Amino acid sequence: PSAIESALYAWWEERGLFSPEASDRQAGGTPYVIMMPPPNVTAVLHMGHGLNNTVQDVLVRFERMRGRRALWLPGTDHAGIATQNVVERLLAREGLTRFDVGREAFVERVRSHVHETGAVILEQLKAIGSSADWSRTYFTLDDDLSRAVREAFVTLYDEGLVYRGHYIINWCPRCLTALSNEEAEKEETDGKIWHLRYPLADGGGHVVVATTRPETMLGDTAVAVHPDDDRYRHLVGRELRLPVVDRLVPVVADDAVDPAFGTGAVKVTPAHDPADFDIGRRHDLPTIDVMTPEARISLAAPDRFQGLDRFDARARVVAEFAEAGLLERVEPHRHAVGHCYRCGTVIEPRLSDQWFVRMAPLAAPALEKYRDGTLRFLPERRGDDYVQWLEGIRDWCISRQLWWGHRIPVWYCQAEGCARTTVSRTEVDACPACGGAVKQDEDVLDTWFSSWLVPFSSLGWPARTPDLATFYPGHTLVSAPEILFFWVARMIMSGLHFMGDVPYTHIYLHGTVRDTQHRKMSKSLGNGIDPLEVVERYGADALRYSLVSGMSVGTDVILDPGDLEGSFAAGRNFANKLWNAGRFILSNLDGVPRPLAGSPEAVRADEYTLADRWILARCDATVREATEAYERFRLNEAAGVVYRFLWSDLADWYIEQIKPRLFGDLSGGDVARSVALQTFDVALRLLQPVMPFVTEALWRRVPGRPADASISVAEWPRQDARAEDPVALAEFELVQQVVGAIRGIRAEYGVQPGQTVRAFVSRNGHAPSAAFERERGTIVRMARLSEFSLAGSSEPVGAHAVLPDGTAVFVPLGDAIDVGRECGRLGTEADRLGALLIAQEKKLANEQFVARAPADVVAREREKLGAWAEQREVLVRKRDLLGCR
RNA sequence: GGGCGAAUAGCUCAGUUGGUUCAGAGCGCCUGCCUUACACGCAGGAUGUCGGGGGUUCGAAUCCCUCUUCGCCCACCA
Repeated sequence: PSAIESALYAWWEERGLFSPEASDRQAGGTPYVIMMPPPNVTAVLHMGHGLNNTVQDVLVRFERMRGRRALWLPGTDHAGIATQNVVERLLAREGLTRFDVGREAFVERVRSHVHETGAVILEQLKAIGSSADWSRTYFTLDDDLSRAVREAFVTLYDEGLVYRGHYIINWCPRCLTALSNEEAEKEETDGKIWHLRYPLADGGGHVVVATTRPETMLGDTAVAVHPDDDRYRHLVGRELRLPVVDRLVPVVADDAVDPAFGTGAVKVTPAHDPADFDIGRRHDLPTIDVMTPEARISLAAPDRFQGLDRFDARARVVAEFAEAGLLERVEPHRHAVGHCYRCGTVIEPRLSDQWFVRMAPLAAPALEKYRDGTLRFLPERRGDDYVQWLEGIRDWCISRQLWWGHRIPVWYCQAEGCARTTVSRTEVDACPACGGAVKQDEDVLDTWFSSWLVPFSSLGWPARTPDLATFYPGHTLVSAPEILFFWVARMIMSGLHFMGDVPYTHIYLHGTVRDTQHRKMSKSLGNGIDPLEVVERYGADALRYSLVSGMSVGTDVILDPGDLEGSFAAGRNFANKLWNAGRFILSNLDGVPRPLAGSPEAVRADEYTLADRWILARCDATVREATEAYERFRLNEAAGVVYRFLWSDLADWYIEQIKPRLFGDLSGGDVARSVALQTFDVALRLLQPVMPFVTEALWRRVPGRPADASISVAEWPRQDARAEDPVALAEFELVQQVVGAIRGIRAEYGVQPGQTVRAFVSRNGHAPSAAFERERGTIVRMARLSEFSLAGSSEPVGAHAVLPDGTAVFVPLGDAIDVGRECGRLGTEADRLGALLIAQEKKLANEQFVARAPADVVAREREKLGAWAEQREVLVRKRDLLGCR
């Protein structure tokens, strides 16, 4: 593979085969568009990319051959937090932070880093054969896409759907930025719940509150109870003296409190908990922010706590409660804790000013498009996730306290007394109200705020470009399920809002690549497989085939990092088989073969042997089955269907069948060449989407092919109703069965491969099938016979077999036969059939069955009974002949 | 806590609306073969309570219930 793959890829690119125009054979028919999930600029290819892009490539190559204008649009994502973290780590090696180098210099630094590494992953995608239209590659921070981001932001602002608010958001104390709800990954964690006593200010007892984060009590400004809770009704309105901080806080009554949980009394920390924040607002409570952005204790807390890390502060608060005798008890408590999706740090809910998108109005039409059947999920059950998320959607926090990204297009007037905020598509130099100096918002937008626009921003929006008119909306979105909410669902919302239509109708969510212990492959676990190493060793085709054949719609792909060869043997072996079958057929061609139709010298129907008719019929069935499988996204099935045709039918039987015709003095060699080449050509084309390299290399070697022809844009094989030939299928199957039976006997009795045997077939009351005579040569050759007779035999000593249609097969083995053993073998077989017969008779005697089962099923069952009876009869007679007792 | 999915050969998985000899494929394993396309191959072979239990049906790997185990998504009960 390494000798041909990169050269072929270069040739495809050179020829511009991946542009939609190259495949347009339908003169302006509906284009087929897939948006590639843009990899992060700093990413290097892993198996997840391999799977994702293989699936997309298979689909786009399939549609390309079908003659649709096929566009697979690639790009890269600036990946705000991820990329900034990478460069910050590089700076850290020099002992610097981003604050040391300053915003402008830092952004420049990121930009040049990205410039160096940005294209690496795209080059790697080429190595696995990805046929994206690289001439259209975008980057989310390009000028065009930045314009789209501003357009979207300002439009939503004008519509009242973007607003600035003072709320509790998810804060990552390591990345020092706000995160959206989706970016805070909930993880079940074994923690503790502390029961703390808060004494009443006027003495006379205490209230016990339960908390999982004791350190936040430093910022408590109330204790809340349910208004109907009799245990606490008398305390509402009274004051408690907060231990440790020695502050008076009121007891308030609020419906949000669940009397059944914990003690029924909740400490209220409006600055550090979203629920508490709401309670605080309802009761006009002060907010005391006791933490710095780094999640250390702030100056708002007592001196001895200031500067302590939150978890150290937790221990100290608990210790002080214990010392004062106010720690009632500690219990283990399992609960979900948010973690930063980029660095894994525990999220701290934090009160701050952020920008939000109001999501409910955007979610409604997106839900409608699912309910009315416009959107189709594969697997279907993923639609449930989509609905559940949209129904419970909360506003999207889109501002990030980062430097790498699209700066928020909002300017604040700095002039005394002028509080004007300007939201603008273009740069603002002076306050439009007072002419005073302005300052742009320091924050950047969530990376996903640019990603959710790419189905149209990558095509030129907001400009009305020809590309936008042609390629929006697209058709399929192929994605990992992890980014269903981050990206896929949001694109649907933005598409509906800004373009008035969904960006795609089919959402294919593939599985995850895992190791044999079902752990997700990851760098940190060290259980990854490098796709490029696989390409280098076994070829991109082997990688692709192995991935595709090992998955069905939406299921995970399990690979063994400890057994690279085993994991990819299926693909490697098949690519090799294909190559060798191709070499055989092509090297035996003897010029351009006769056509099968459409010309005076075309092969006539009466020139076909049974085997020819059989392989043509099998080929036709394969076209039908493979096409249907691709259409239904059942890629493993499509690959499997062609695999079996090529290997089991074409290579194992047909190629073996035609050898005498090609080499010997048997006639019909020209027909065999034509049929072999034709069916092989069809198989190559059916396989091109999955194995583009080896199929291209072979296809181009066919004599008479124009020098610039490529299988990538060759016509998809058409099903030909005339090739349907159930008779040939059934008859050749008998040939296969008789060969199989004789081979079985040979193996059973240890007949040496070089030694020929004689074989006789006969049938009770009927003549043996004419197929045996038609393919006599095939049977003689493939079963290695010295004699093949349709007249039966009177010789008693030999091995017997019986075919499903009742044909008896007899192989006299002379002295080699062990009569006792053969009797045993026949007896076992007869007994097996006998048992089947009894069960079958019982079944047919069952009036319920005969009455209720469909007539065709009953008829079929009756036929089976007859066939088995005949088979058994033959065996019993053979036993008699052998003198078995 | 709410929702969803999976369990089939030693491993990874097919089995498409219940009905052909339906219990399968690939890898691995066993036996014999370097048969002039391919040993990454050829021929033959072994291996299963279709997770357990119950039910529906003339008939269940397939539909229903339940249990067990595993996985995924969602969740401001402190």
